[in-house]
Amino acid sequence: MNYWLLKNEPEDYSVDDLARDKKIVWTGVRNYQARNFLQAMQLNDLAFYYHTSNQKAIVGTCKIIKCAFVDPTDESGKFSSVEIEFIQKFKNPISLEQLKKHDLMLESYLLKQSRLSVMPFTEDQWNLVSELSQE
DNA sequence: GCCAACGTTGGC
DNA sequence: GCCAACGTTGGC
Repeated sequence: MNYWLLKNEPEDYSVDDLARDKKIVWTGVRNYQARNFLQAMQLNDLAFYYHTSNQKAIVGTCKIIKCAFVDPTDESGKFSSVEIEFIQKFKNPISLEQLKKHDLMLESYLLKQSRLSVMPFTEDQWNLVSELSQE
């Protein structure tokens, strides 16, 4: 079991859109580091859903229901997609500001490499955020 | 709107 | 293969 975080702009496709659609093919990643992470995802891995832009918060969870395949929107065939399924939307999103208060998160890709749109989470980081979401 | 941090591209 | 110039992303 691996843990991940997927970023998107809520104006583009929000966690509410995912809750409505239930499933979506995650397309449009055009960064090799992010692609490599997509390719490392395994069936039933869990991922947080993060909103950039105005909100900047972890807003819910989803899971990987189809492993990496060629991104159907990529004509070059170099990049990958996975398919994800909605699990839950947090009642209380965990803001970036809130995450920064935790040393564990200061070491995360989310804070260290803010431009990355697909990134792994350690189990400790996953558990911390999960706990915060229940407060 | 600005800027830091990366990525990418193209000239050499 | 290096690096300058440019483009993109995301936080502030």
